Amino acid sequence: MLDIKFIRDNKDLVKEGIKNRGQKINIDEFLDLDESRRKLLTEVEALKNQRNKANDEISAIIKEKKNPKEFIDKMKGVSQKIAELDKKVEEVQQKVDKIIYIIPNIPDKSLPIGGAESNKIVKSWGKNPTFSFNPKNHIELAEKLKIISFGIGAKISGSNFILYMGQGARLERALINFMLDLHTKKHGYTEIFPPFLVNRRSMTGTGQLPKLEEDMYKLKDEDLFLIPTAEVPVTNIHANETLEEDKLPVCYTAYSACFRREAGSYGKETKGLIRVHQFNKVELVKFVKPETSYDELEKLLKDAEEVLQLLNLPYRILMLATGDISFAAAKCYDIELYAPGTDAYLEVSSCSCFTDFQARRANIRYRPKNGKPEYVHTLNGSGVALPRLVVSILENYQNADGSITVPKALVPYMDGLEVIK
RNA sequence: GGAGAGGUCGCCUAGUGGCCUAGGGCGGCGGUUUGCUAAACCGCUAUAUGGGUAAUACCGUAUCGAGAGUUCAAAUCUCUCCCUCUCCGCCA
Repeated sequence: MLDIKFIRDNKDLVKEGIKNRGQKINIDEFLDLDESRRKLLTEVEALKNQRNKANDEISAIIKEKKNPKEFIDKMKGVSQKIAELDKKVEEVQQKVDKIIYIIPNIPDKSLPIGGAESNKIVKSWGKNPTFSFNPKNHIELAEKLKIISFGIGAKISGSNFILYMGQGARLERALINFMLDLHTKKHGYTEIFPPFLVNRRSMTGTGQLPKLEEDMYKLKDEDLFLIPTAEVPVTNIHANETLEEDKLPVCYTAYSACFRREAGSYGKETKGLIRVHQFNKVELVKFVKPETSYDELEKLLKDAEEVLQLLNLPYRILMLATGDISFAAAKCYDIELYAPGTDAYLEVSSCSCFTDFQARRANIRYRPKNGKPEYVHTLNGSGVALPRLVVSILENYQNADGSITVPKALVPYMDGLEVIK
């Protein structure tokens, strides 16, 4: 969330940010609420001061073994008034909170203004493959090779659940290990294996709640949610902590399964591996000093890109426009892999800088040398998401006979297997 | 799941209704002393928030795991919840 004082002092900037996102939130009304909150606070705090002083006097009277009845009777009324005002403050505070938790982050100045159509392609890498035959899509390829079953997934769980088997399951495991090794050994991230169920507080800390509750799987008997991304547990590792300055940046990479209800998104895009309820992902998360956050975003993007470069898959990078970035992000790059069988670019990674937006919610700070604690900046990005990566591998590395050449970098992770057939 | 013990300032700990404005120790920071180090001594030591200021200063308020209650007054009493530890049960 944004700092309420910042909103007060930068009203126009906040309004502009919301407008550029194509959203509508009445900031003036919000600030009026805030003003009445502060007025009430001043009032009730003056009364509390009076009460505290009276307490000292009552203590003194008791010590002198006199009867403080007169004072006590007087304070009864004051305490009652305090209780009433406290209640009012609480009510206003709740209204303020309700709004401040849904005010989005302010998009960085570098972003193109507009909706998804304004996203800017900032880089293309690799060459789209050419085939001497008609390339098949991943569904056809996977079913024929019996490495992924869409039908069995649907039978045991429901539509848009998938099951990997044989070399498909092996490929999935190989990719996870390959990516984790790259990020830990070469890029210096610390590996995390987080819980896949988290509490409401954690979901709120990273910004999924309260806005997106209907997109989450939620347990019926306990206030726990299945994580939609490892970002949630991993970012919350340091919730309510003050980190030492010389420990920054803190960089974590985590494998997790991710669970998304994807309510309301049906149709063409949901076929096959493109949009599923449960998928695997290797995530990158950073906690950094504020002045370094945009440089760190570029580095994080490079770390994710290297996965695709080592696998030799063609991709492009989009800088998302103000209307297309997520609620908590100030800046975001999407990496899209080309899939020749589907003939589409598929998003496999979103690398975002959240500035202090998540840190303020989750209360993650650091102590600058000789200074007061400040909020860190948080970043994260997929490094990368598996299903669409698999789509791209199958479709880019397919042969005329329907077999799949294993990308060189993966061969050691596949026990030396060079072709899936 | 059951029984017990706990959760107080960065860490350890004192505190069973008003002398708590949370005391002491450790650590940390600054100073005195000193050829240098150490020791000793002195001082400081959190966070949030409201007011105030050019900015400091300053003045309030809140915070003893979280929330609710009792009371003029709660770290302290009552209730609910969370977490940690020990033991028992169950179990991959």
